Amino acid sequence: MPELPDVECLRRYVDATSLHQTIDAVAVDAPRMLKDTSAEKLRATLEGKTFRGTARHGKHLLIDVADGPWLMLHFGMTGRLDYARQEGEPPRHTRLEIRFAEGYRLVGIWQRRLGEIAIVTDPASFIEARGLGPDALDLGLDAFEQLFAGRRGTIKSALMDQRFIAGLGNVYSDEILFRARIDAARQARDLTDADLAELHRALLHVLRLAIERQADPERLPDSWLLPHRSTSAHCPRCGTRIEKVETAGRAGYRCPNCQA
DNA sequence: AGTACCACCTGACGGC
DNA sequence: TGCCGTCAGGTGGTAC
Repeated sequence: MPELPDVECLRRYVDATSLHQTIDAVAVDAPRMLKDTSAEKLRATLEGKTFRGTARHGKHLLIDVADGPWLMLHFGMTGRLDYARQEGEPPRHTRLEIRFAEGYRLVGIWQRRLGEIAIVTDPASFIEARGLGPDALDLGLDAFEQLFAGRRGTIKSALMDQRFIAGLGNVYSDEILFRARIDAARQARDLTDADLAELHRALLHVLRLAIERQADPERLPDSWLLPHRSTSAHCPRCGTRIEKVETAGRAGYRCPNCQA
């Protein structure tokens, strides 16, 4: 699930639970998820240190190691975190376990091993090296419009391109387009200033509200597309049957009546 | 430059 | 019950 709102919630979770405790053990059970590092290097980097803060850019969570580099986590399609006392077995699919001296542990759980664990120097150099676009929540309307000048391809592929804007995936890009009443298949270059303004408003509204509701699908308004992502569902605005549209092998959903 | 497709992983679900 | 294809909210590489 992890798109920007989910990762922002995970960031706040780490802030609320895992700062300022001495790390006394680190275990990794997914060598392929380690990017440019090794389990050994990760242990050497973290053990004996503390986390002192967090940052997020798009779907990437960055954790500041006091007197050290940053730990970067990417959650792929199924990643999440869990903080609890060290007792019993960690949850199924735990791939990363960080034990704190005070008796608690923070674990990373990835059912599928699609995700990433890395050590990076700092957020700015990481963003630069990855070529990530600006974080979706950092874009003012002017910057948003600037970004679209000369952009080719469909609006949906632009929204989902992490080098263009960081943070949106399949579900939230559909949600934003639904709110703005814009068809995902439209060419980005054909959007008018009014379309872009509407899209920008929808983007901020959807992301902010999703974060406020802890990115929990159960708590999102029924007026959103998200609870109706199925071809047996109907548009919460006009009742038209929701349509499934394949784009680049991904299943998108839209209301064929509302979105033009 | 954009798009299509495959690969990377694992599990759930529906059809036969 | 069991096997099999399909699908799931991500990303990167490659081939047009």
